[in-house]
Amino acid sequence: MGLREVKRERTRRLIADKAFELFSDNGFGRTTVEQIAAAAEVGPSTLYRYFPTKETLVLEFVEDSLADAVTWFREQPALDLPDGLRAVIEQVLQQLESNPDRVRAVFDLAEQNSSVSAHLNDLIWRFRDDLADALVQRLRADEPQRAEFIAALSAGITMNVIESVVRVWVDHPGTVEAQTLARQAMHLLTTGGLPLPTSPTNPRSPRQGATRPLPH
Amino acid sequence: MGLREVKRERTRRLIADKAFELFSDNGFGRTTVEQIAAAAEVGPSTLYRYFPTKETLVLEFVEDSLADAVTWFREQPALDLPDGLRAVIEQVLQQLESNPDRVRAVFDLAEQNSSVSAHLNDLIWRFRDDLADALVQRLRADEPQRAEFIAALSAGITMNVIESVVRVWVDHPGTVEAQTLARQAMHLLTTGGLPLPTSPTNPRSPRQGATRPLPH
DNA sequence: AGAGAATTTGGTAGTGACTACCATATGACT
DNA sequence: AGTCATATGGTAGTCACTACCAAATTCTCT
Repeated sequence: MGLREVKRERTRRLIADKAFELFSDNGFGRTTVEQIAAAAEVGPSTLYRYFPTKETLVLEFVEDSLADAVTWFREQPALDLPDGLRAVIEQVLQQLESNPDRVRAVFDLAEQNSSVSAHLNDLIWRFRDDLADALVQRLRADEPQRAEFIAALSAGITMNVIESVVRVWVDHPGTVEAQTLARQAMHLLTTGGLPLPTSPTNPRSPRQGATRPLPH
Repeated sequence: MGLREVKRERTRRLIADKAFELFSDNGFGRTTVEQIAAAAEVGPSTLYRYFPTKETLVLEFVEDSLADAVTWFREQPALDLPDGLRAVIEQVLQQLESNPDRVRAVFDLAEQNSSVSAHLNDLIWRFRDDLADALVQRLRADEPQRAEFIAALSAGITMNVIESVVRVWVDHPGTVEAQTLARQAMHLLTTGGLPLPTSPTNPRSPRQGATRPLPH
């Protein structure tokens, strides 16, 4: 790796760090790109070359965590699907837990600014799309449309577990382990412990009513 | 309802319709707000009073469809949860099917423009949040954190069914019924027909491997 | 080491979304 | 008709982001 790439990585990180600093101090909306560029001692053009939008400054870390897990999943054709999906969840959570301050900062910013929130949610959906794509290639392809449908649902549920776990995890700092929550979620999923929409043509599937106690 | 409100509704609809026209003809990015305002024969200030951002011009219809369903759900405390969630899905799909052209246009625009896509996905998550909030009030509250978690997962799965169904439905126009797809999805969910992430502490739950055929 | 190629950088001049503000016009009510 | 509340249109400005160019920096090859 030449000096060129080293410097590139350095300035990229410098810009992102300064951006987080300013966002935390003054809020996302009250920080201009010029201020960030000035703080990082680069020109605005340079900043835009690294980060195409102001939001990517905030979200790159989360995006990478998600993308890495999908990439890893694609490289594990031997693993069966349920274990693979569990591993994806664990990997993403592990990545996020490795930098809890930044994750919390991201969610704070998303709560304050609707554009950040929008791009964060967009990014999570793209993760779902990527994971679904990886899943399709692992499903029997004799009914492609059905396979796509199943892949979308399975990937969506996986995404949901991650999102719900992370939400609780950032809302209750220190009191819960993300991995523990994830395991609880998977247990609920596989044991029918969740109230799910039921098809009327499927007369007697296990159902919970409003008056039933929460499953243990 | 006085003349004032009639006019308000009329201009609001006029602006949104002209916007869709221009977006379809020239694309989202190549249409300026001033052009839309001019086409609707109002000043830009007026347009911004009705639609705070350019994206809301596109997404209001979908947003309303989702919000209406949640509102309806809140008003049905007698219905048990699985039936209620199914009804929510059916209502949203029915709303969207009532205006297929617009739905398709929305998804086209979302595919072309990343900001539209971001706001669309954001809106879907807000639906999940609202539905989860409604669900929490229907779950036993002696363990609030657990109830919130379960509500988030259930609402998330409901959201997923809707999203996956709509995706297939817009991608294969005319060949599938949205309601049929939804029923298939619910059947898959309640019969364990989907590959789901499994918890390792839950040793023998039904699982599908990569080599297992797709469930029927 | 040094010349030349490739790439990175910073600056300039825009466009267009969006805000704050004010003066005018229009429907509502007595 | 007159007064009040609200809706409208216009002006001026901020800021994210783009296109483009000239200068600086790093890489490559001899």
